[in-house]
Amino acid sequence: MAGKNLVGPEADALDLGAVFRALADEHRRSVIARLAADHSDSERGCNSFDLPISKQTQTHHFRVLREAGLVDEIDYGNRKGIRLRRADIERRFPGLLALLGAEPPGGTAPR
Amino acid sequence: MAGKNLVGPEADALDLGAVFRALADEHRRSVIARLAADHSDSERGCNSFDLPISKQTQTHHFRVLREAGLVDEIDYGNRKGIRLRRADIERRFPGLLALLGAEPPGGTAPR
DNA sequence: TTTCAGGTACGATGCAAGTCGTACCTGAAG
DNA sequence: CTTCAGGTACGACTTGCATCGTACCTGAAA
Repeated sequence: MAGKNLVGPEADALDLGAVFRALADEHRRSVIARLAADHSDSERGCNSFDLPISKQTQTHHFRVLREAGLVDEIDYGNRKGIRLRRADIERRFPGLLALLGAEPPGGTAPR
Repeated sequence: MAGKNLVGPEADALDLGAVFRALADEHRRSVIARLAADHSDSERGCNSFDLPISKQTQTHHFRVLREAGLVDEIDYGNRKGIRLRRADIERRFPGLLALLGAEPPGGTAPR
């Protein structure tokens, strides 16, 4: 019931390469951009992003985001929530999240 | 003798996805980090970075950096120079270059 | 002109990554 | 218990990408 918090890297261990690799994908970047735009930093359901990809692929992307240290994932068994690790990101890479707002809302048109 | 300036995207056309993809690679990130650390922004020889990779691969990486809009490449025929597009980058993605300094000098150990 | 070092072009290779199909698990609601 | 939707595990496929080998180009210097 409580939900298990899946493990990610410590705040000090955030790797810029992994972060850039995670944010290089349009889908993952749009997720982080939307989380960053909501300053309440509340937990959010994993299927509330309307990503135009299959469930399995979404699982993959959320895992990459967690392993890069950008989000916490909370596992409730039959559903899952994620929360932006804003404080950790801002401490280690100040200004990074603000950059995501420099993109048009819909993101760059896919090739 | 003058050197031809190879083409890259306009300042307004810088794409965050392409930039993140370019900076996801350790070698390219180390090049940009070193350029960003030198505030004189002078032109620099392409083989002054001591990258532990072949000539052909270096050609590839510098092309990626240019196509992402991060550097200008000046072709002199039998040698080449690059220059950081600091103003364009700062205008479009303020604070991005500062993030590269948040990494230890040697960068993360290569896999 | 010949030599030479820096750079490019093209192709091949190996590996990482995005995507999905099938099967299965999990907890909540009937 | 049964049903059902959200999520995962595993595997396959495809694409992208970092890397290098071979061959060639370019300009400077001997």
